Amino acid sequence: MADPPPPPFVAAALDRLVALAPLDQDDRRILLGALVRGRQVRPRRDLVVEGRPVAGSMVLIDGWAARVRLLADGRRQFLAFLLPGDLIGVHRQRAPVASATIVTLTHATVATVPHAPADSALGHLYAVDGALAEAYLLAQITRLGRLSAQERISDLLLEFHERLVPTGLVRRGSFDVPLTQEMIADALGLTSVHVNRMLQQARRDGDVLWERGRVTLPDPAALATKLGRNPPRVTAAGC
Amino acid sequence: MADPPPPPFVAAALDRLVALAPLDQDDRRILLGALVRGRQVRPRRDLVVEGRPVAGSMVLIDGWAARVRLLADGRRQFLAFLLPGDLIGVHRQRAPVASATIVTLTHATVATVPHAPADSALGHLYAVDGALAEAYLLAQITRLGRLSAQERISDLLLEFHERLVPTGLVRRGSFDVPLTQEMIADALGLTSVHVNRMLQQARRDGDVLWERGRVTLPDPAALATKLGRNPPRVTAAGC
DNA sequence: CGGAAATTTGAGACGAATCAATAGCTGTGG
DNA sequence: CCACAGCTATTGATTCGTCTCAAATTTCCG
Repeated sequence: MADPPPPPFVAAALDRLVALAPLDQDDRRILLGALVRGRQVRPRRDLVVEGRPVAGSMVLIDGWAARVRLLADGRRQFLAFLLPGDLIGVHRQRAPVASATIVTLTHATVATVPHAPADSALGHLYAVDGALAEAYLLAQITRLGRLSAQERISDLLLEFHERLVPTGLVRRGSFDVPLTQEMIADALGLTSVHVNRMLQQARRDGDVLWERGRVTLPDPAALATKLGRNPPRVTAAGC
Repeated sequence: MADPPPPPFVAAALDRLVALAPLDQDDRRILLGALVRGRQVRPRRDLVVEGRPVAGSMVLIDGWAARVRLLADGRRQFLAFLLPGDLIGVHRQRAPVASATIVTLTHATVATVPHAPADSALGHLYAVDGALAEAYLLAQITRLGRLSAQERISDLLLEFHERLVPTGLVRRGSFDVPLTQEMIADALGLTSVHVNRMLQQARRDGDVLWERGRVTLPDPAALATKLGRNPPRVTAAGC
């Protein structure tokens, strides 16, 4: 009667996706069929290159990636981080050209996802993912424009927490963050030296623990209140 | 044979829109029919409110608006500026909720635009507008994260120039910018005092002239080269 | 013309960058 | 299993860019 349980390595991505929009059995089967055909990608590989035509849509199943922009003089800006279950290269316009490079930050698994008409359930899921991704871009702008270094770091970690919860990768406020302090710096418009100092202060304040790639937020809700942060909502229904 | 020329006050918006994607006579007529039904809006009026359901899609025909986010303690961040011909409130997901407030900065004219299927020419135009808007969000992130105050200002003015050219509102490097220095500051993560000082320096450097609401870039191409700036492209075809 | 808003100027304080050096960690090959 | 190379994290001293506060001036608008 019921479908067999999905292989464990796709669970995080699948859980995140189905939380975005309701899917019937057929759609879930289509999605799962795509997910189990993932391919491995090494760290630091470009999944999409700025200025080049976008081949098709993908989903990040495992590992982290980032949208990044490089300036002529070597400065680097991470525009957004991609976590398991995030979609890559979904576009509506014809002959789409990538507006930013997407690079894997860790060993990653990605799979191609099928094109879906806008009025289908899967199409709606893509739309919600796109709207959420945009909402996080807006959050990133606010972080960079109007938050202090201290606030930027806490806010970003809260975002990771918030986005990882639907994947099931958070255990009592703890989750893996496979980023160096330099990557955090390049996302937050800071230097790695300053990120290091601010992280130490956050630890002293009891807001954040970060040991060997694993972050713990002892009280995410309290931290969110302290920052005045509230999660983005993009539809009147769930999510 | 040919259609009558559009009323002059819609020309800027119409020109910008038709430059985004090819439209046949019927589509142009539909678009024009929407544009001539514009309504006037006073400055500082909310067109869309963050967290509230989005009614329908609109186009900004005349005047400027901005996507803005307000922090609990009064800090303000402009996320993006909306110029004549820019679309407002186009969403793909069902029951969309606004991810940011949109407020008029000047006296403005807006019109409702019809919903269009994703595979229609008008739908493609909406898609290209959406992709371009996202590309400008990415540009904003890079500005805030990795450019100096000086560079941010020049880069933003270059963006205005670039976006206004298709509207025909630029005459020999000159165009109206109905923004106060404080608004520029709230967009660029600076204070109005510092914006003032940096603008004076840009004037001394001969890069920018700004008098009584009108900006002149004596040599936009040279300034773009100096900053290493290149305009976003979102489709393999035009634009 | 008058009042409010916007711009301009100055002095000083503060946050974050820079430069530089050390220590820790990770993986690799001998 | 150890030694080494190359990142990554940490610390300190100093500089620089931008903010803050405050006041004067100019511009805009009714």
